[in-house]
Amino acid sequence: MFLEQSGNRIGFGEGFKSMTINLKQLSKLLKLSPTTVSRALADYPDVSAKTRARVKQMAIQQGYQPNPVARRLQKGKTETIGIVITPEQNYFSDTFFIDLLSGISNQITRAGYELILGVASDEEHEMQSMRRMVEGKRVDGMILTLIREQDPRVGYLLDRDFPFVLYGRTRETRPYAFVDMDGKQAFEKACTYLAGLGHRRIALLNGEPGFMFPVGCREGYESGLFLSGLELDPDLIQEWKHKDPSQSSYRWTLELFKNDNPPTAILFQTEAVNGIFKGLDELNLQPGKDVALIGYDDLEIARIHRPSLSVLRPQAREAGQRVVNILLEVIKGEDPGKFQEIHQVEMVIRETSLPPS
Amino acid sequence: MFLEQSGNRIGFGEGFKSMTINLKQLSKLLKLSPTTVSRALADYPDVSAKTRARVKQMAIQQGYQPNPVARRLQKGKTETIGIVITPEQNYFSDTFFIDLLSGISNQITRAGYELILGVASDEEHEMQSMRRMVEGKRVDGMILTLIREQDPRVGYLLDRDFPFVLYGRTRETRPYAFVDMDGKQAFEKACTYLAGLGHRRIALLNGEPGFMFPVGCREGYESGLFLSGLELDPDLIQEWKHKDPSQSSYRWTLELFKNDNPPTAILFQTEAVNGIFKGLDELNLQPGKDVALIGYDDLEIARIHRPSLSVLRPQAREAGQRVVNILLEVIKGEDPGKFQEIHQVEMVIRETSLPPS
DNA sequence: CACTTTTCCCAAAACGTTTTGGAAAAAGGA
DNA sequence: TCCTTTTTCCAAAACGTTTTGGGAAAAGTG
Repeated sequence: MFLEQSGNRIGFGEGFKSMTINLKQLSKLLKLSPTTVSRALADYPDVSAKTRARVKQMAIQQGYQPNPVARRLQKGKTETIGIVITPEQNYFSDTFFIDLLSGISNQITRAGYELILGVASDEEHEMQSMRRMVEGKRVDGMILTLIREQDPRVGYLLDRDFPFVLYGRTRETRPYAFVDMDGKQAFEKACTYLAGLGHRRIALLNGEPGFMFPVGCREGYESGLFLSGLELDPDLIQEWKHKDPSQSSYRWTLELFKNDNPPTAILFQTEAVNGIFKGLDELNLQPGKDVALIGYDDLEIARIHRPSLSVLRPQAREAGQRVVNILLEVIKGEDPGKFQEIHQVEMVIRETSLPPS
Repeated sequence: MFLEQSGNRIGFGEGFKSMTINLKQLSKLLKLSPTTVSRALADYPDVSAKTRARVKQMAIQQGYQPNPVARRLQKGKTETIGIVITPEQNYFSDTFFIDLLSGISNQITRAGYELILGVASDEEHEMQSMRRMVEGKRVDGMILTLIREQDPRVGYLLDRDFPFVLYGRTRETRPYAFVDMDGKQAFEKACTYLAGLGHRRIALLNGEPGFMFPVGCREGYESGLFLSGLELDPDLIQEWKHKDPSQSSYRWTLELFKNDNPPTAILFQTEAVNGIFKGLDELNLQPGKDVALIGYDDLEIARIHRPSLSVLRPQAREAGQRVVNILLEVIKGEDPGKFQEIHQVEMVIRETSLPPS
């Protein structure tokens, strides 16, 4: 019995295919035309309730599912949206990004769409991967993340009126759709909070220049200082590199406390926290006690560290869902300029945000 | 001028589509039949060198790219392969997984295929996402990662003869294709290395039970002890949880050194290193100096920590590429049983693997 | 009953490729 | 020159849907 089966093995790619049922076969079973069956399943009003029920039941019983490829061809849509990630930039290892991706993926599935993923090693391959998707007619729309101040991808997509949504913002005068976190408001809030506790020397370790997000963070930081009547000291501001956040933050932390008037608090992206912890440890400074810390992003390390890290927590999952919903609207033909959302960021106070000692 | 453009905006989804050229249009331009153009581009021998050249030139000039959806329908293939990830299990934040994904993605692109991604929150949704891909005829093959000892996904796919490749292994008697890292050999190597340095008490912090990978690690550990003439002490072995590797490893580390005869070395998965560092720090033990450490996976933390962490380094990128190449063969109809690869794991000696003090 | 409207269904076309099965033209062989 | 072979091309079918444009039967309407 099993021996006979093994004869099939050779061409089992075809073997599997035969397990599946067709619209034509299903309509034959029902003694109806393919048209009617298709329309019944799509809940068209011009098929009687009785046959509709009969069709649906048979479809379930036979496990019929319309072939998505055929549907896509007929509909002229790929029912697919694309995203390209760049692991080199270390962005990807953030749990926040996984949350974003999770929200994106679930919402896409709910819409019956597919998410195709490109992995690019650098800016050039990132563009290349996107062009393959767009010009190769492989997607109906693109999701962009990790946006730069001058981002060639945005111009490229705008030039050819191709649907897309940014997670983030860029410097571009033409209208486009985006969902962004309010980094400015977040850092302003953190800064005024610390100032309210009595901190007078607050340092900022910002993200890599060239990207858009750190711009808002800095604005919020400066605005927070101003609102609290504190002066800006350039010595207290530094940027780290995507490639190696911990290393650069470590060195900067050591540098920072050579200052005659060292800070009593640091704002930063949680991604860079390991370097800061290491630096403080080497200086015999206790996080939270000797130096207050607030990070942006609620990574695992923030929760498990003792003392646990106060953070600014963006709702990445929700943002991912919004990005998809907006993109689907834009694909439908809605004006992208209508969709520009800036989401509030919550502040979670834990153990590293005490008053100065 | 811009106002006029805004009139187009409404239906710009269609607007984009018209920018692209068709096989029929291209053949009209060339005064040839679609058949000939198609065959010329596919390098069939029954079209003259001259017209082939002419066709190809025109195709490039006009930026013609065959519509993948139409091709897929005709060919009866989706030219797509699927993967489902489960961020909850924390697996995803490993840079090693990004490397794997990077190798997978690049090789898939090279083959002209697409990678579609599902994100599932738990085991149930993982299965659901896979079934959607398989039964919905959305993919030609599946890639499975994070394999459990008893893995329902494998049985499911085997039952319906659907092409798939595992990154990892499972307990299953029927033949199937996989690429796995030789965790046994790796841990054996690390263990004998430490024993060779003079360590007599070597602890193992293993991955979560239920998954397949820790099984090999433990085998290698035991084998390494045996080869070095050391005895197995159950008190020196523990497992951590995927959900919270750092927390569980932290507690275990504290526990470990309450032992009358505490270990002088620890083997573990690098993912869990933060907890170990924290535990050792609390016990005033210096990593590398008081306790030798070797982790599995070369994460960023391993390189930047001072002292830097000795690790076992799997070549995830290469493995990803192999997984794809094998899957493509299996999709073609090759016998999956032919493709069972176990890759060697390299040991990188850094600063945390000194002789006992 | 005759006419109009509504309900319910379907044949054919279309989406953009690739493959099948020739057929015409050119080249080769006697 | 006539027949055979090779070269070069193409019309039509096929992939599995959805949409278009009716058409027949049933139900209202007077």
